[in-house]
Amino acid sequence: TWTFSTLLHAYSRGGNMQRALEIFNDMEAIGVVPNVICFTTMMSACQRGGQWQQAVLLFQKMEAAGIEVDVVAYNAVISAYAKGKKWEKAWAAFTSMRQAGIQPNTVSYNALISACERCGEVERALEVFQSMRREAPRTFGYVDPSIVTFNTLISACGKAGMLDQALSLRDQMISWNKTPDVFTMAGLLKACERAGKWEKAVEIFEAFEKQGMKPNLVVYNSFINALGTGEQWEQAFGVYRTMKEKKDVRPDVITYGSLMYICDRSNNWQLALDLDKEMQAAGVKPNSYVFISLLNACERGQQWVRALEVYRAIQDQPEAGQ
RNA sequence: AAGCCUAUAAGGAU
Repeated sequence: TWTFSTLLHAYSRGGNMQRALEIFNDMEAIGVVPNVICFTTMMSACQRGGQWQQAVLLFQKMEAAGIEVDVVAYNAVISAYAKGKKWEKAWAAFTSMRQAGIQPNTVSYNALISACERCGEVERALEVFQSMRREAPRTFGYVDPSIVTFNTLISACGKAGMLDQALSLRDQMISWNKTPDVFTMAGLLKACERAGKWEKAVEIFEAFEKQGMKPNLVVYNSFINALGTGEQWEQAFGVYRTMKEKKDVRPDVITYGSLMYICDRSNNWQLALDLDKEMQAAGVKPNSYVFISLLNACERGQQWVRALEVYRAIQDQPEAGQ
């Protein structure tokens, strides 16, 4: 059983859900009975493969098989519902965990907060956080908010454009001795973007760097988006240039998608075509986000011939036609 | 600890 769960975990981490499923099925054929750990590992593999419903089915199968379901397994099913944006289901799973006499831990709360976050239910997420804080003193650290708790809440506020609330959570986080990280950064930048405060994004980004923290790819991309939404076209491209100079970050297809969208909105088809060349030179494969903004930029600039050329290039790039 | 939790882009449809 130990051998199988280790194998499953390896394939799960490698993103090979198919292979993990085969192994899981082989177990039963060989007569090895999967335990809770094998089941939760398999659930995790399904989630990585975007198959959250499969993960839920596995959980139900496990219960039906009379296997003792533990906290980690419950956490995995809450997380599966979070991935599927089913916060009510996640909530129900959290409740039934208690009814089964299992004490939720920090990860259980985080998974539930994440479900609310994905559904845009900020108030609900904050409510869950309140109960977490109420329960924390009685549980000897078992449900203490973690850095993930704060980051998830900040992200929820960010999506809703609740900048002040997001900043207040960052301060609370620091008072709990959690150091803001790149996830925190991305959430705060999103909050600035949604609140229409690009200046604040600049301020936060600079303060972050001044404290010796290294922005990663997602942080740079979020920063570009905050500037783009604020119509700070030049600055956004300035960030892109900075990225190219860094050794540890490389613009990706999301970076180019965001920048291409900026070209479109700023009515700059020439820049869009230049950017397209740069992207090719950088070896980044365009996707439909990039192509659509590029086509829109050509359309806006009434560059019909160029648009047709781009269109032909798409035909040669079949995997981008999602 | 063999398993669980967090962040980034466009148009269309819903």
